[in-house]
Amino acid sequence: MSKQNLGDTIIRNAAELFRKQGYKATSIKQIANASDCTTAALYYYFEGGKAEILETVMQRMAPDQLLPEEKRALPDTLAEFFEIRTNLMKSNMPQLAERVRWLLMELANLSEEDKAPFQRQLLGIQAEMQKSLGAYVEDETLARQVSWVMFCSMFGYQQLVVMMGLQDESGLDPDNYVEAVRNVIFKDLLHLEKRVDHE
Amino acid sequence: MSKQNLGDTIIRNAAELFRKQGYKATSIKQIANASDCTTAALYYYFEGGKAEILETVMQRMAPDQLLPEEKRALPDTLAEFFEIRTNLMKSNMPQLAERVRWLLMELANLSEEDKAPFQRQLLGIQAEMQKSLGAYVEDETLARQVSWVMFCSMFGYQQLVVMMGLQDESGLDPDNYVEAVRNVIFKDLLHLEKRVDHE
DNA sequence: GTCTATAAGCGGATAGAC
DNA sequence: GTCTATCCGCTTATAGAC
Repeated sequence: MSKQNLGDTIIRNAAELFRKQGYKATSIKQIANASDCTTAALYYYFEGGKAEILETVMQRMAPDQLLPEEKRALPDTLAEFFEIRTNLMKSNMPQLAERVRWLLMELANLSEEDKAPFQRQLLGIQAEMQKSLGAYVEDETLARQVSWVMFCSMFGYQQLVVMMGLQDESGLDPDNYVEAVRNVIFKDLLHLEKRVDHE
Repeated sequence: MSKQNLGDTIIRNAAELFRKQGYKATSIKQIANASDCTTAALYYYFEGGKAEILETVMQRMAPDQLLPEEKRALPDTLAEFFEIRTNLMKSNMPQLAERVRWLLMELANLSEEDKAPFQRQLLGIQAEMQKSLGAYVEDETLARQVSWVMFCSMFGYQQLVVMMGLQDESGLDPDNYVEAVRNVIFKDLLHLEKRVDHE
């Protein structure tokens, strides 16, 4: 938590600047100023310059640790499951939305190869959701469809409403939206209990 | 359709470059090259330079004419309505997703005042959808919730799946996704017919 | 209207002092 | 390890010729 070494400080500051302004719009001078050093010092820690700084930041911005292990347990009813997962989302909301927005922005400039790990992580989130839903929902196709619509819908809410600033005008705060999702997507499923049939 | 005046050509080319690379990453030299003129010529048409070019492009990128007037008619059943609207979305898909992504990118750098017209347009799209749904769905709250979840979900699909390149890996093409939305969000509503009670 | 030429400055990057 | 000094290239922007 303390100052740590300069290399770490550089990455933390770069991450914030990249997130706020984008990679291209951030100069190494800005990163140096924020880190209380000169641009030359950046090159001591990151020979590859700005590009290597981005690479390092990318690794820390990865969306893989989005869901803490202890939160992946499956409660007895889908209603509880829905509660836990949406609360997790709500509590991470502004920061999560910002990170996701940044990823969406910068991914466009990456090669297919560099994109791949991020894509795999995103697909992993959906897969985990689908698998969890499968513990309650018998119909596999339905579990898949619900998980995707849920995933896209939450992603859309974050970017469209939160990041584009529609929240105030629409009065659609996270609680309202989760309520809408519960009512529209999950209404017929919430009574379902955990299945123990196979496995 | 023809060459028109240079000012128009500049804006069209700038719009394409901004959309592909972002505002900051596009130089006026690139715009000039694409428009077969020099940077000095840009300043003849846009004294304000790059910033004024952006302003002009912004006006043309506005999402207000997204839904042609003739498509706003309400068919007899919600099933038909769903069909027409989702087909419209599918047929516009790659271009629409790109424009929306650009808007999301650049909006972050705008002042609250400059953002306002875009926000109003987006809210208008949702409002129109809610109003249309209201012609079939009696419960006003439900119409509102469905329209928002639908809007966010479609937005999310565009950006998450289409723009972030998850389509191939997930096998979730637009047809699949619309099918999922139909099954998950609209399943209990599709039998509804147009109400003529009030009005 | 559109060009050439050029000013002024910022960006990324490096060499060498300490 | 970190700084000063500096290089080069590119960008925005303008003045003045045609």
